Amino acid sequence: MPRPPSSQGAETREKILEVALELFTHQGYDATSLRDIAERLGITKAALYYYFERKEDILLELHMRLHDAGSALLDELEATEDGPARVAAWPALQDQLVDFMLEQRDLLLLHSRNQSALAALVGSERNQHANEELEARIVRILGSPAIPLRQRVRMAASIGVITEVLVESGEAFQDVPSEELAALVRETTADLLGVGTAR
Amino acid sequence: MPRPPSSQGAETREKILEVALELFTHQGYDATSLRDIAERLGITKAALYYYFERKEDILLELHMRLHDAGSALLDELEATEDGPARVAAWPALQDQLVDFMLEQRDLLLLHSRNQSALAALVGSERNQHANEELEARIVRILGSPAIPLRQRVRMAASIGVITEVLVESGEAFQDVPSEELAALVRETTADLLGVGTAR
DNA sequence: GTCTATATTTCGATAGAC
DNA sequence: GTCTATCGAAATATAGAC
Repeated sequence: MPRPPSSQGAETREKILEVALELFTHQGYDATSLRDIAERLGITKAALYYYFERKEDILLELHMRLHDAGSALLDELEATEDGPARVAAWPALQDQLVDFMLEQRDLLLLHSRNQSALAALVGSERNQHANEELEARIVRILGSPAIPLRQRVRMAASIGVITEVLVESGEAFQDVPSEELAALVRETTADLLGVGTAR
Repeated sequence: MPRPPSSQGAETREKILEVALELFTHQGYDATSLRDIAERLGITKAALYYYFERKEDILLELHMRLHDAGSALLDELEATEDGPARVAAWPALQDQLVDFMLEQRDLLLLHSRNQSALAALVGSERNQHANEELEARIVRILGSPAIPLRQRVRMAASIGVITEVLVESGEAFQDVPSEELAALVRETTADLLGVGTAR
Protein backbone atom coordinates (compact mmCIF):
# COMPACT_ATOMS: atom_id res chain seq x y z
CA MET A 1 0.00 0.00 0.00
CA PRO A 2 2.81 2.50 0.60
CA ARG A 3 3.57 4.81 -2.28
CA PRO A 4 7.22 5.47 -3.04
CA PRO A 5 9.74 2.65 -3.07
CA SER A 6 12.42 5.26 -3.61
CA SER A 7 15.00 5.02 -0.89
CA GLN A 8 15.26 8.67 0.13
CA GLY A 9 11.59 9.60 0.09
CA ALA A 10 11.06 6.81 2.56
CA GLU A 11 12.69 8.96 5.20
CA THR A 12 10.17 11.72 4.68
CA ARG A 13 7.41 9.18 4.83
CA GLU A 14 8.68 7.94 8.15
CA LYS A 15 8.94 11.47 9.50
CA ILE A 16 5.33 12.09 8.56
CA LEU A 17 4.29 9.04 10.55
CA GLU A 18 6.37 10.16 13.51
CA VAL A 19 4.81 13.61 13.61
CA ALA A 20 1.35 12.21 13.03
CA LEU A 21 1.79 9.78 15.89
CA GLU A 22 2.64 12.58 18.25
CA LEU A 23 -0.08 14.98 17.13
CA PHE A 24 -2.79 12.36 16.87
CA THR A 25 -1.94 11.19 20.37
CA HIS A 26 -1.79 14.57 22.03
CA GLN A 27 -4.49 16.53 20.19
CA GLY A 28 -6.53 13.69 18.79
CA TYR A 29 -6.94 12.50 15.20
CA ASP A 30 -9.92 14.69 14.35
CA ALA A 31 -8.44 17.79 15.92
CA THR A 32 -5.23 17.38 13.94
CA SER A 33 -5.33 18.82 10.43
CA LEU A 34 -2.99 17.92 7.62
CA ARG A 35 -1.81 21.50 7.83
CA ASP A 36 -0.69 20.86 11.42
CA ILE A 37 1.39 17.91 10.31
CA ALA A 38 2.83 19.63 7.27
CA GLU A 39 3.84 22.79 9.14
CA ARG A 40 5.63 20.76 11.76
CA LEU A 41 7.67 19.18 8.97
CA GLY A 42 8.32 22.44 7.14
CA ILE A 43 6.44 21.34 4.05
CA THR A 44 2.98 22.07 2.69
CA LYS A 45 -0.25 20.20 3.04
CA ALA A 46 -0.24 19.16 -0.59
CA ALA A 47 3.10 17.40 -0.27
CA LEU A 48 1.56 14.92 2.15
CA TYR A 49 -0.61 13.63 -0.64
CA TYR A 50 2.44 12.39 -2.45
CA TYR A 51 2.96 9.90 0.36
CA PHE A 52 -0.59 9.15 1.48
CA GLU A 53 -3.75 9.17 -0.61
CA ARG A 54 -5.96 10.12 2.29
CA LYS A 55 -5.59 11.40 5.83
CA GLU A 56 -7.16 8.16 7.00
CA ASP A 57 -4.30 6.21 5.51
CA ILE A 58 -1.81 7.81 7.88
CA LEU A 59 -3.82 6.71 10.87
CA LEU A 60 -4.43 3.33 9.28
CA GLU A 61 -0.76 2.63 8.82
CA LEU A 62 -0.02 3.48 12.44
CA HIS A 63 -2.91 1.27 13.44
CA MET A 64 -1.64 -1.64 11.39
CA ARG A 65 1.76 -1.53 13.02
CA LEU A 66 0.23 -2.16 16.40
CA HIS A 67 -2.24 -4.60 14.94
CA ASP A 68 0.44 -6.74 13.35
CA ALA A 69 2.61 -6.79 16.45
CA GLY A 70 -0.33 -7.67 18.67
CA SER A 71 -1.71 -10.19 16.24
CA ALA A 72 1.37 -12.37 16.60
CA LEU A 73 0.78 -12.59 20.33
CA LEU A 74 -2.87 -13.48 19.90
CA ASP A 75 -2.13 -16.06 17.22
CA GLU A 76 -0.02 -17.89 19.72
CA LEU A 77 -2.76 -17.90 22.32
CA GLU A 78 -5.43 -18.93 19.84
CA ALA A 79 -3.27 -21.85 18.75
CA THR A 80 -4.13 -23.51 22.05
CA GLU A 81 -7.40 -25.34 22.47
CA ASP A 82 -10.20 -23.32 24.05
CA GLY A 83 -10.49 -24.51 27.65
CA PRO A 84 -7.95 -25.72 30.24
CA ALA A 85 -5.11 -25.72 27.71
CA ARG A 86 -5.64 -22.03 27.12
CA VAL A 87 -5.66 -21.31 30.83
CA ALA A 88 -2.38 -23.17 31.12
CA ALA A 89 -0.88 -21.03 28.38
CA TRP A 90 -1.92 -17.77 29.99
CA PRO A 91 0.94 -17.16 32.44
CA ALA A 92 3.49 -17.25 29.64
CA LEU A 93 1.42 -14.86 27.59
CA GLN A 94 1.20 -12.42 30.48
CA ASP A 95 4.96 -12.18 30.55
CA GLN A 96 5.14 -11.46 26.86
CA LEU A 97 2.35 -8.94 27.21
CA VAL A 98 4.42 -6.88 29.63
CA ASP A 99 7.25 -6.62 27.12
CA PHE A 100 4.81 -5.89 24.33
CA MET A 101 3.17 -3.01 26.16
CA LEU A 102 6.49 -1.48 27.11
CA GLU A 103 7.75 -1.68 23.53
CA GLN A 104 4.55 -0.44 21.92
CA ARG A 105 3.64 2.14 24.52
CA ASP A 106 3.45 5.04 22.06
CA LEU A 107 1.18 3.23 19.64
CA LEU A 108 -0.95 1.95 22.51
CA LEU A 109 -1.49 5.49 23.74
CA LEU A 110 -2.47 6.55 20.24
CA HIS A 111 -5.07 3.80 20.18
CA SER A 112 -6.34 4.53 23.64
CA ARG A 113 -6.83 8.22 22.88
CA ASN A 114 -8.46 7.70 19.49
CA GLN A 115 -10.71 4.73 20.00
CA SER A 116 -13.68 6.17 18.16
CA ALA A 117 -11.72 7.45 15.17
CA LEU A 118 -10.12 4.04 14.84
CA ALA A 119 -13.40 2.22 15.17
CA ALA A 120 -14.85 4.26 12.33
CA LEU A 121 -11.73 3.64 10.30
CA VAL A 122 -11.55 -0.13 10.50
CA GLY A 123 -15.32 -0.53 10.45
CA SER A 124 -15.33 1.12 7.07
CA GLU A 125 -15.90 -0.36 3.66
CA ARG A 126 -12.58 0.51 2.07
CA ASN A 127 -10.30 -1.37 4.41
CA GLN A 128 -10.42 -5.08 3.89
CA HIS A 129 -10.37 -6.18 7.47
CA ALA A 130 -9.99 -9.86 6.86
CA ASN A 131 -7.75 -9.18 9.81
CA GLU A 132 -10.19 -9.08 12.68
CA GLU A 133 -9.77 -6.46 15.33
CA LEU A 134 -7.65 -7.45 18.28
CA GLU A 135 -10.24 -6.23 20.74
CA ALA A 136 -12.89 -8.50 19.28
CA ARG A 137 -10.59 -11.51 19.46
CA ILE A 138 -9.80 -10.80 23.08
CA VAL A 139 -13.46 -10.42 23.92
CA ARG A 140 -14.18 -13.77 22.31
CA ILE A 141 -11.46 -15.47 24.30
CA LEU A 142 -12.62 -13.92 27.55
CA GLY A 143 -16.24 -14.79 26.80
CA SER A 144 -15.66 -18.48 26.26
CA PRO A 145 -17.87 -20.81 28.33
CA ALA A 146 -15.15 -23.46 28.14
CA ILE A 147 -13.19 -21.61 30.82
CA PRO A 148 -14.49 -21.11 34.37
CA LEU A 149 -15.73 -17.57 34.93
CA ARG A 150 -13.36 -16.91 37.81
CA GLN A 151 -10.40 -17.76 35.59
CA ARG A 152 -11.64 -15.53 32.82
CA VAL A 153 -12.10 -12.62 35.19
CA ARG A 154 -8.54 -13.09 36.37
CA MET A 155 -7.32 -13.14 32.79
CA ALA A 156 -9.11 -9.89 32.02
CA ALA A 157 -7.80 -8.54 35.30
CA SER A 158 -4.19 -9.10 34.32
CA ILE A 159 -4.73 -7.31 31.06
CA GLY A 160 -6.16 -4.45 33.08
CA VAL A 161 -3.22 -4.39 35.46
CA ILE A 162 -0.64 -4.33 32.71
CA THR A 163 -2.45 -1.69 30.69
CA GLU A 164 -3.15 0.57 33.63
CA VAL A 165 0.31 0.54 35.15
CA LEU A 166 2.40 0.54 31.99
CA VAL A 167 0.27 2.66 29.67
CA GLU A 168 -2.63 4.59 31.15
CA SER A 169 -1.24 5.60 34.53
CA GLY A 170 2.27 5.50 33.18
CA GLU A 171 2.69 9.19 33.92
CA ALA A 172 2.60 8.49 37.63
CA PHE A 173 5.54 6.10 37.31
CA GLN A 174 7.64 8.14 34.91
CA ASP A 175 10.64 8.21 37.19
CA VAL A 176 10.68 4.49 37.78
CA PRO A 177 13.03 2.52 35.51
CA SER A 178 11.09 0.39 33.05
CA GLU A 179 12.70 -2.81 34.22
CA GLU A 180 11.79 -2.20 37.84
CA LEU A 181 8.22 -1.32 36.92
CA ALA A 182 7.94 -4.35 34.67
CA ALA A 183 9.15 -6.59 37.47
CA LEU A 184 6.52 -5.22 39.84
CA VAL A 185 3.81 -5.70 37.25
CA ARG A 186 4.89 -9.27 36.60
CA GLU A 187 4.86 -9.93 40.31
CA THR A 188 1.36 -8.49 40.56
CA THR A 189 -0.14 -10.44 37.68
CA ALA A 190 1.53 -13.63 38.88
CA ASP A 191 -0.15 -13.21 42.26
CA LEU A 192 -3.42 -12.67 40.48
CA LEU A 193 -3.34 -16.09 38.90
CA GLY A 194 -1.56 -17.85 41.74
CA VAL A 195 -4.17 -17.02 44.32
CA GLY A 196 -7.04 -17.33 41.89
CA THR A 197 -6.04 -20.81 40.84
CA ALA A 198 -5.69 -22.02 44.38
CA ARG A 199 -9.32 -21.28 45.20
CA MET B 1 -25.60 26.86 33.26
CA PRO B 2 -28.56 25.00 31.75
CA ARG B 3 -30.99 27.10 29.79
CA PRO B 4 -34.67 26.50 30.38
CA PRO B 5 -36.04 26.06 33.89
CA SER B 6 -39.42 25.34 32.33
CA SER B 7 -40.64 21.96 33.49
CA GLN B 8 -41.62 20.42 30.15
CA GLY B 9 -38.68 21.54 28.06
CA ALA B 10 -36.47 19.80 30.58
CA GLU B 11 -37.62 16.49 29.18
CA THR B 12 -36.44 17.38 25.71
CA ARG B 13 -33.17 18.54 27.15
CA GLU B 14 -32.69 15.21 28.85
CA LYS B 15 -33.53 13.34 25.66
CA ILE B 16 -30.90 15.32 23.81
CA LEU B 17 -28.34 14.27 26.38
CA GLU B 18 -29.44 10.64 26.13
CA VAL B 19 -29.10 10.55 22.35
CA ALA B 20 -25.82 12.45 22.46
CA LEU B 21 -24.44 9.99 25.00
CA GLU B 22 -25.23 7.10 22.71
CA LEU B 23 -23.96 8.67 19.50
CA PHE B 24 -20.86 10.21 21.04
CA THR B 25 -19.99 6.83 22.52
CA HIS B 26 -20.56 4.74 19.44
CA GLN B 27 -19.46 7.05 16.62
CA GLY B 28 -17.29 9.45 18.55
CA TYR B 29 -17.85 13.11 19.41
CA ASP B 30 -16.22 14.56 16.30
CA ALA B 31 -17.90 12.12 13.95
CA THR B 32 -21.30 12.98 15.39
CA SER B 33 -22.92 16.06 13.88
CA LEU B 34 -25.71 18.07 15.45
CA ARG B 35 -27.79 16.96 12.50
CA ASP B 36 -27.30 13.33 13.59
CA ILE B 37 -28.59 14.12 17.05
CA ALA B 38 -31.50 16.23 15.85
CA GLU B 39 -32.70 13.70 13.29
CA ARG B 40 -32.70 10.96 15.87
CA LEU B 41 -35.01 13.11 17.97
CA GLY B 42 -37.23 14.13 15.07
CA ILE B 43 -36.35 17.80 15.37
CA THR B 44 -34.02 20.12 13.46
CA LYS B 45 -30.48 21.12 14.15
CA ALA B 46 -31.49 24.68 15.01
CA ALA B 47 -33.76 23.50 17.82
CA LEU B 48 -30.79 22.13 19.69
CA TYR B 49 -29.49 25.64 20.08
CA TYR B 50 -32.43 26.49 22.26
CA TYR B 51 -31.08 24.07 24.86
CA PHE B 52 -27.33 24.30 24.35
CA GLU B 53 -25.31 27.28 23.19
CA ARG B 54 -22.62 25.16 21.60
CA LYS B 55 -22.07 21.55 20.64
CA GLU B 56 -19.26 21.46 23.18
CA ASP B 57 -21.71 22.20 25.95
CA ILE B 58 -23.54 18.94 25.37
CA LEU B 59 -20.35 16.95 25.81
CA LEU B 60 -19.34 19.15 28.72
CA GLU B 61 -22.53 18.48 30.62
CA LEU B 62 -22.13 14.73 30.20
CA HIS B 63 -18.54 15.08 31.31
CA MET B 64 -19.47 17.02 34.41
CA ARG B 65 -21.93 14.37 35.53
CA LEU B 66 -19.17 11.82 35.70
CA HIS B 67 -16.74 14.34 37.08
CA ASP B 68 -18.98 15.28 39.97
CA ALA B 69 -19.77 11.70 40.87
CA GLY B 70 -16.12 10.71 40.75
CA SER B 71 -14.96 13.81 42.55
CA ALA B 72 -16.84 12.80 45.68
CA LEU B 73 -14.93 9.53 45.79
CA LEU B 74 -11.60 11.24 45.34
CA ASP B 75 -12.37 13.89 47.93
CA GLU B 76 -12.77 11.14 50.46
CA LEU B 77 -9.42 9.60 49.59
CA GLU B 78 -7.62 12.93 49.54
CA ALA B 79 -8.99 13.70 52.99
CA THR B 80 -6.53 11.14 54.34
CA GLU B 81 -2.93 12.08 54.91
CA ASP B 82 -0.55 11.19 52.13
CA GLY B 83 1.37 8.10 53.23
CA PRO B 84 0.44 5.04 55.32
CA ALA B 85 -2.95 6.49 56.24
CA ARG B 86 -3.87 6.66 52.58
CA VAL B 87 -2.77 3.09 52.02
CA ALA B 88 -4.98 2.05 54.90
CA ALA B 89 -7.94 3.83 53.35
CA TRP B 90 -7.48 2.17 49.99
CA PRO B 91 -9.32 -1.14 50.50
CA ALA B 92 -12.52 0.68 51.39
CA LEU B 93 -12.19 2.90 48.36
CA GLN B 94 -11.76 -0.10 46.09
CA ASP B 95 -15.12 -1.42 47.17
CA GLN B 96 -16.80 1.88 46.45
CA LEU B 97 -15.03 2.07 43.13
CA VAL B 98 -16.65 -1.17 42.00
CA ASP B 99 -20.12 0.24 42.66
CA PHE B 100 -19.18 3.51 41.04
CA MET B 101 -18.00 1.90 37.83
CA LEU B 102 -21.07 -0.30 37.58
CA GLU B 103 -23.38 2.67 38.08
CA GLN B 104 -21.53 5.01 35.75
CA ARG B 105 -20.61 2.48 33.09
CA ASP B 106 -22.22 4.40 30.23
CA LEU B 107 -20.52 7.66 31.06
CA LEU B 108 -17.23 5.88 31.60
CA LEU B 109 -17.43 4.37 28.15
CA LEU B 110 -18.13 7.81 26.71
CA HIS B 111 -15.02 9.11 28.38
CA SER B 112 -12.90 6.18 27.37
CA ARG B 113 -13.87 6.50 23.71
CA ASN B 114 -13.49 10.28 23.53
CA GLN B 115 -10.39 10.97 25.55
CA SER B 116 -8.89 13.44 23.11
CA ALA B 117 -12.08 15.40 22.51
CA LEU B 118 -12.54 15.71 26.26
CA ALA B 119 -8.96 16.74 26.84
CA ALA B 120 -9.33 19.56 24.35
CA LEU B 121 -12.63 20.53 25.94
CA VAL B 122 -11.53 20.84 29.55
CA GLY B 123 -8.11 22.16 28.63
CA SER B 124 -9.81 25.10 26.97
CA GLU B 125 -10.11 28.66 28.06
CA ARG B 126 -13.86 28.93 28.35
CA ASN B 127 -14.41 26.29 30.98
CA GLN B 128 -13.31 27.38 34.39
CA HIS B 129 -11.73 24.19 35.55
CA ALA B 130 -11.09 25.19 39.10
CA ASN B 131 -12.23 21.60 39.36
CA GLU B 132 -9.12 19.68 38.47
CA GLU B 133 -9.39 16.69 36.23
CA LEU B 134 -9.89 13.38 37.97
CA GLU B 135 -7.12 11.73 35.99
CA ALA B 136 -4.59 14.30 37.14
CA ARG B 137 -5.60 13.85 40.76
CA ILE B 138 -5.23 10.09 40.49
CA VAL B 139 -1.82 10.42 38.87
CA ARG B 140 -0.69 12.68 41.70
CA ILE B 141 -1.84 10.19 44.33
CA LEU B 142 -0.17 7.29 42.55
CA GLY B 143 3.02 9.27 42.07
CA SER B 144 3.50 10.16 45.71
CA PRO B 145 6.91 9.28 47.16
CA ALA B 146 5.30 8.98 50.60
CA ILE B 147 3.95 5.56 49.65
CA PRO B 148 6.18 2.59 48.82
CA LEU B 149 6.35 1.93 45.09
CA ARG B 150 5.06 -1.62 45.39
CA GLN B 151 1.97 -0.37 47.16
CA ARG B 152 1.35 2.29 44.56
CA VAL B 153 1.66 -0.21 41.75
CA ARG B 154 -0.90 -2.38 43.47
CA MET B 155 -3.22 0.59 43.84
CA ALA B 156 -2.95 1.38 40.15
CA ALA B 157 -3.38 -2.31 39.44
CA SER B 158 -6.73 -2.46 41.22
CA ILE B 159 -7.98 0.50 39.23
CA GLY B 160 -6.91 -1.37 36.12
CA VAL B 161 -8.68 -4.55 37.18
CA ILE B 162 -11.94 -2.80 37.94
CA THR B 163 -11.89 -0.74 34.77
CA GLU B 164 -10.95 -3.60 32.50
CA VAL B 165 -13.46 -6.13 33.79
CA LEU B 166 -16.43 -3.84 34.42
CA VAL B 167 -16.02 -1.30 31.62
CA GLU B 168 -13.57 -2.07 28.84
CA SER B 169 -13.94 -5.83 28.50
CA GLY B 170 -17.48 -5.67 29.79
CA GLU B 171 -18.77 -7.04 26.52
CA ALA B 172 -17.17 -10.40 27.25
CA PHE B 173 -19.11 -10.68 30.50
CA GLN B 174 -22.44 -9.39 29.26
CA ASP B 175 -24.31 -12.50 30.33
CA VAL B 176 -22.93 -12.50 33.84
CA PRO B 177 -25.18 -10.84 36.44
CA SER B 178 -23.65 -7.59 37.67
CA GLU B 179 -23.64 -8.72 41.27
CA GLU B 180 -21.75 -11.90 40.48
CA LEU B 181 -19.22 -10.04 38.37
CA ALA B 182 -18.79 -7.38 41.04
CA ALA B 183 -18.16 -10.06 43.65
CA LEU B 184 -15.45 -11.64 41.52
CA VAL B 185 -13.82 -8.28 40.93
CA ARG B 186 -13.86 -7.47 44.63
CA GLU B 187 -12.30 -10.84 45.34
CA THR B 188 -9.60 -10.17 42.78
CA THR B 189 -8.67 -6.70 44.00
CA ALA B 190 -8.71 -7.89 47.60
CA ASP B 191 -6.17 -10.58 46.70
CA LEU B 192 -4.09 -7.94 45.00
CA LEU B 193 -3.63 -5.97 48.18
CA GLY B 194 -3.63 -8.93 50.54
CA VAL B 195 -0.69 -10.65 48.91
CA GLY B 196 1.10 -7.42 48.13
CA THR B 197 0.98 -6.21 51.70
CA ALA B 198 2.29 -9.47 53.06
CA ARG B 199 5.52 -9.21 51.15
C1' DG C 1 9.04 15.86 -4.69
C1' DT C 2 7.17 20.04 -3.44
C1' DC C 3 4.75 24.13 -4.52
C1' DT C 4 0.45 27.56 -5.43
C1' DA C 5 -4.18 27.86 -6.11
C1' DT C 6 -8.66 26.22 -5.90
C1' DA C 7 -12.55 23.09 -5.90
C1' DT C 8 -15.86 20.76 -2.82
C1' DT C 9 -18.09 19.59 1.15
C1' DT C 10 -19.53 19.55 5.74
C1' DC C 11 -20.43 21.49 9.87
C1' DG C 12 -21.20 24.71 13.64
C1' DA C 13 -23.64 28.67 14.42
C1' DT C 14 -27.00 32.72 13.61
C1' DA C 15 -31.19 35.42 11.95
C1' DG C 16 -35.66 35.83 12.01
C1' DA C 17 -40.52 34.05 11.03
C1' DC C 18 -44.21 31.50 13.27
C1' DG D 1 -40.11 25.90 21.32
C1' DT D 2 -39.33 24.73 16.67
C1' DC D 3 -38.82 25.92 11.95
C1' DT D 4 -36.51 27.60 7.20
C1' DA D 5 -32.70 29.68 5.26
C1' DT D 6 -28.20 31.08 5.21
C1' DC D 7 -23.58 32.57 6.66
C1' DG D 8 -18.79 31.75 7.42
C1' DA D 9 -15.05 28.86 8.60
C1' DA D 10 -12.36 24.84 8.17
C1' DA D 11 -10.72 20.95 6.34
C1' DT D 12 -9.99 17.32 2.86
C1' DA D 13 -8.64 16.67 -1.52
C1' DT D 14 -7.31 17.83 -6.48
C1' DA D 15 -5.09 20.26 -10.61
C1' DG D 16 -1.31 21.54 -12.59
C1' DA D 17 3.16 24.30 -12.70
C1' DC D 18 8.02 23.87 -11.54
